[in-house]
Amino acid sequence: MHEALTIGQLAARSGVAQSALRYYERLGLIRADRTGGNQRRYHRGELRRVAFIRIAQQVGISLEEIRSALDSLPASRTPTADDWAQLSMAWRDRLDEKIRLLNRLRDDLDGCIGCGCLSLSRCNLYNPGDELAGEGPGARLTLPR
Amino acid sequence: MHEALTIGQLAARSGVAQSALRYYERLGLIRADRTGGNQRRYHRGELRRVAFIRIAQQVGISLEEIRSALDSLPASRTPTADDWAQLSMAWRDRLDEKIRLLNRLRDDLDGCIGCGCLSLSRCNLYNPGDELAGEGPGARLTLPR
DNA sequence: CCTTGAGCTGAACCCTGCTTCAACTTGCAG
DNA sequence: CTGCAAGTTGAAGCAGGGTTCAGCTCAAGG
Repeated sequence: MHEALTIGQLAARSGVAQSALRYYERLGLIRADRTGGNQRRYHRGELRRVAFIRIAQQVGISLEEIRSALDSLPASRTPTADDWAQLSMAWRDRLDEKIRLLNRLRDDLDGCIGCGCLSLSRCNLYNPGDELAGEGPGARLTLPR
Repeated sequence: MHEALTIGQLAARSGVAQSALRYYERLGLIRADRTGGNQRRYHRGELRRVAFIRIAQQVGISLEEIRSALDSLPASRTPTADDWAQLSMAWRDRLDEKIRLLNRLRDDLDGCIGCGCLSLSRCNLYNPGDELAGEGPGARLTLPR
C-alpha cells in the first residue's frame, strides 16, 4: 500500500545501505513495524528521520547526539512540521558554529601565508585566542579537540 | 641544544599526545632522528608539520590525505615559507569548499523550515542539485558521502 | 506448488585514529 | 655512580560507524 516501505525501498529512497538502516534501528535512531513474517515495514515518515541523520552526520555530529536530538520529537504522535522546525533551529546553530570555526581557520591560514610566518612564536593558528603558554620559550598548540 | 626536541617536549608544545606522535610517525606524517640510545629527537620544523596535521584534521581531512599532501613538501631541504604557502593554498581551497557546503546546508535547512516542507518530494536537502531519481514516485536521497 | 529474490538474525570483521600496557632501556641531576 | 623520570617497542584494546556472512524464512509471480 501507500504507507509502508520495505527496507529495500527505504534503502533505495534514502541512499543508505540496508545494513546501515538496521544499524540505525539498533541504535534507536529509526523504528519499523513488523509484518506477520517479521519483516520491517517503515512509515514514510522514517524517510525524514533518515534524511536528518545523514545531514547531521555531514556536519560532523555523532549518531549518539543525533539520537538524543531525535528523541526530542514527540513519540506519541507523528511529528508536525513545527516539531521538525524546532529541531532544525537547533541544527542551524550548530551549522553557524561550524561555519564560524572554519572561517576563522581559513582567515588564520591566510594570515600565516601573508606574513610568511608559520613561525610558531606568533602565529594565530598555533595560538588561537592568543594563548601563549606561560612556561618556557615557544608556543603551544591549543587547538580545541 | 636548540635544535632537538624530545618526544615529551614536542608533545607538550604541540598539545598532541606522545602516543599520537608515534602513531603519526608510523604513518609517515612526521619523522625523527634517533640518539645513540634510540630515543627520538625532533627538528623544530616538525612542530609545523604537527600543527598542519591538527589543523587539517579539524577540517575533516583524513590522515592519509594529510600524509600525501605533506609528501609534496621537499624532502631534501627544509621546507621554506613558500613551500608551506603552497600547501596552505591547497588547504584554503578545501576550507572554502567546506564553508560553501555548510552554508548551502544551512540555507537549505532554513528554506525547509520556511516552507514547512521536509516533504521529500520537493526539498532541496533531499535533492541537492535537483536530482530527482527517475523511477517511481518520490525522491531519493543523493547526499554525497 | 515451486522457485527466486528479498528479508531476518547474530556474530564476526573492517577501518580510522588513537590509547594502554608490560617489559625494558636511556640519560641526566645530584 | 646511582636513582628515577622519561623514552622504547609490539601487541592489544577501544570507540565509532558500519559491512559481510552463514544459515534460514518470507512472499509473490508463473
